[in-house]
Amino acid sequence: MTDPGKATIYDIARHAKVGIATVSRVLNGSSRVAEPTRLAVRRAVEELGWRPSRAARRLAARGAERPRLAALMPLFSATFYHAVTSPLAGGLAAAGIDLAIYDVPDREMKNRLLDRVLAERACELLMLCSMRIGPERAAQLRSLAMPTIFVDLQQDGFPSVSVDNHEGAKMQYRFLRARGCKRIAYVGGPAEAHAYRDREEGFRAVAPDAPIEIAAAMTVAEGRAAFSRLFARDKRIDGVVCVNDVPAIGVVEEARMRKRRVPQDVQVIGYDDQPLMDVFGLTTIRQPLPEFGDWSLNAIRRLAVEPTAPVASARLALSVIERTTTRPA
Amino acid sequence: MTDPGKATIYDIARHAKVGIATVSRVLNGSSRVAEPTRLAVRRAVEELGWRPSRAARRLAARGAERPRLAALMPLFSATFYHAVTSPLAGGLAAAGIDLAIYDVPDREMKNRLLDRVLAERACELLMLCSMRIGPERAAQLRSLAMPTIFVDLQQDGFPSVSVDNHEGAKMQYRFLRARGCKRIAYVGGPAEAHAYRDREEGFRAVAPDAPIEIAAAMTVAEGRAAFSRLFARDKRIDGVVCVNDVPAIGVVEEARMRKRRVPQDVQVIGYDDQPLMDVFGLTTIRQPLPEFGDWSLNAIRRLAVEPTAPVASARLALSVIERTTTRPA
DNA sequence: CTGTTAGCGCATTCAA
DNA sequence: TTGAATGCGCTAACAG
Repeated sequence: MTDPGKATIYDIARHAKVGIATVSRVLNGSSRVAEPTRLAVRRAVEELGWRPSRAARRLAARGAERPRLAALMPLFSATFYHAVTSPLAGGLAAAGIDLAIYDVPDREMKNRLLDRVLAERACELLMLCSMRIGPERAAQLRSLAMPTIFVDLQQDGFPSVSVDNHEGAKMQYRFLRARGCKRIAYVGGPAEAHAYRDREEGFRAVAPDAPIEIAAAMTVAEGRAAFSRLFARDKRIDGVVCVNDVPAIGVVEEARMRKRRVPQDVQVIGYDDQPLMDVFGLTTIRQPLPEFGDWSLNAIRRLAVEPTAPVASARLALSVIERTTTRPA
Repeated sequence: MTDPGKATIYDIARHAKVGIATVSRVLNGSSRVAEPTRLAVRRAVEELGWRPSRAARRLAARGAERPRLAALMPLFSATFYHAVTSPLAGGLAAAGIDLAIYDVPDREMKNRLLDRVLAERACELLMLCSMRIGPERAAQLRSLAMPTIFVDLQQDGFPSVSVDNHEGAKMQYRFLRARGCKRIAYVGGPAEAHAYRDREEGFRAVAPDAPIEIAAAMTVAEGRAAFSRLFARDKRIDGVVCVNDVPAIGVVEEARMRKRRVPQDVQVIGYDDQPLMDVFGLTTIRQPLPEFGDWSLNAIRRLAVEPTAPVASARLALSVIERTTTRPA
C-alpha cells in the first residue's frame, strides 16, 4: 500500500475518521474506547502499516532519557567478549545507561557503523574495542564532542585500557629461554587482529629468525596443523610460543602425538589464560580481562556524568601463569 | 546549578542572549557563526550543563528510525551468551536493526528492566533469554503489541526456540544405563536457572532415588567437591550425570584423583558440549547453540517487517556426543 | 466516549 | 551573521 512506516497517527485518524487522540488511546490501551471505533482504528493501523516513532513518543512522554553507550567490537572471541561486556552490562544497567552492541567483523563495517551511529546521533557515549581509528575519524569524534573510550588497544588522544601485546610476546619468549629452550618457534593468528599482529611483532623483535606458522582460525585443529608444519621444518624445536591459548592446546596435543614429551622435549606457552586452561595445565600469559570491563564501566560512568572529564588511560599488567607445559625454573 | 540534563536550547539561547537557531548552529558546527557569539553559546552550554535530547534530534531530523531489539539475558555463561548474540548481532546489523543488551542477573531485575523498557517504549522488538514470564506480563506484552520471542525456554503463546531439558537429562541417564552403570548420581546447578531445574526434574523422573549434589557456581572446583560428597555417601557410584560440562570436568578429575578410573570404574556425561570438550574427551549432550542464534535472527527479522506475523516455535534436537568418559557401547 | 489543542526539544527554512 | 516561525509524530490535558 502506502510506504509502510511512513504513516502517522494523523493518517490513521483520517483513515478511520476519528481524532488523533482516539487513535492514541487505542494504541496505548488507555482509557475506554467504544469497541467499534477501536476496531476501526486497529484496521486503519493494519492497512496503513503504521509504526510508532520512538523519537516522537519519547519526546511527548516528557520522560528523562537514558544515556546510551554504543559498543563496537568484533565478536569472534567468546571469552574476550563476555569478559568485557558482562561487568559492563551489569554496571551500566545499575547506572541507568543503555548498552547497544554492534558487531564489527572488519574495518569496512567499522567505518559504516561509525558513520551511521554518528550521523544518527544514536548514542552519547562510544566504546571501541580491539580497533583503532585514523586522524580524520578522531577529529570527527572530537568535533562532535562524543566521549569515546578504547578497549584492548591504545589510541592517541583518547582514554584507553590495554595491555602491551609486544611486551607480552617478549615475556613468552624470555620465559621459554629462561627454561632452557634453544629453538623457539611461534604460532601466530590472523594479522587482521591488531593484538595478534602486535604480539607477532613483539616476538619478531626478540627472535628475528625463528620459524613462524599461522593458525588463522585460532582453533585447536589449526594449532595442531601449525605444529606439524613447524615440526616438518625443524624436528629439534624445543619451545613454542603461541598467540593464544586455543591453538596452544593443539600444539601440545600434536607434540605429544608425535612422541615429543611436554614439557621435557617441547615447552609450550599460551596467551590469554582462558577458562579451563588451569585444568589443561597450560602455561600462559594472563590478560586481566575482567579489569578491561571494570575500567570501561568506570570510565563510561564518569563520562556519562561529565562528558569532557579527563579519563586516565590504563595499561594493565601481564603476568606469566606457570603451569605444566613448561619446566619448573 | 540548575538541574543538569533538563536545560533546553531555549534556556541556553536566553542565557547567551541569542536565538535558538544560533544555538543550534554552534551545536552542529554548521554554517558560520561569529566567534564571540559562538563562545557565548559554548559557555552557556557549559554553565547550564545542557545535554542534547536524542528524541528531539531524531524527530527533528526527519530521518527514518531503525527498529530496536531489546535482548534481556543472564550473562553468566560466556558460551551461551556468545553463541546466541554473535550471529544475532551480525545479522541484525545487516538488517538495520539495533541491538540493546540488558543483563538480567535475577528475577527482580528482569521485572524492573521489563517495566522500564516497556514504559519507555525503548524498543519495538523484544527477546527474552533463559527466562519465563507470568500471565499478567504476557497480557501486557500482547496489549502493547510488542513482538516478543523467547530463547532457551518455551513460553505459552509466544514464539520460542528451545530444547527439552527434561528429555536431555533423561538421555544422559539412559545413556549411562545402556553403558552398564548401576549406581548413577547427579550433579546439578543452581535452581534459579530454569534450564538447570528442568534438567534436574528430568533426572528425578527417571531416577527418583539417586543421590544428588549441587555445584552452585558451576565451576570445575565445585564439580570436584560435588563428586567428593557423592563419593563419601556411596563409594560404589559408577556413573555421574552432570548438569553442565564444566562441573563434569571437575567430576572426572576428582574421580581420577581418588583412583577411580574413568570410564572403567566411573562414567561421566556432561551437558552443553562447550568449546574444548572434544579435547577433554568428555561425553556430553550437545545443545545446538548456534541454531538458537540463527532462529532468533530469522524470527526477529520477520517480526521487524511484520510485527504480527505468526512465527513457528522451534524445539531443537539434542544429541549425545560420545567420547571417552563413557565406555564404548 | 471523543475531538481540539498545546507542547516535548530540536533542526531548518525564510527573512531580516 | 542572526532570529522568528514552523513542523517532526506523539501524548496528555481539556473541553464537549
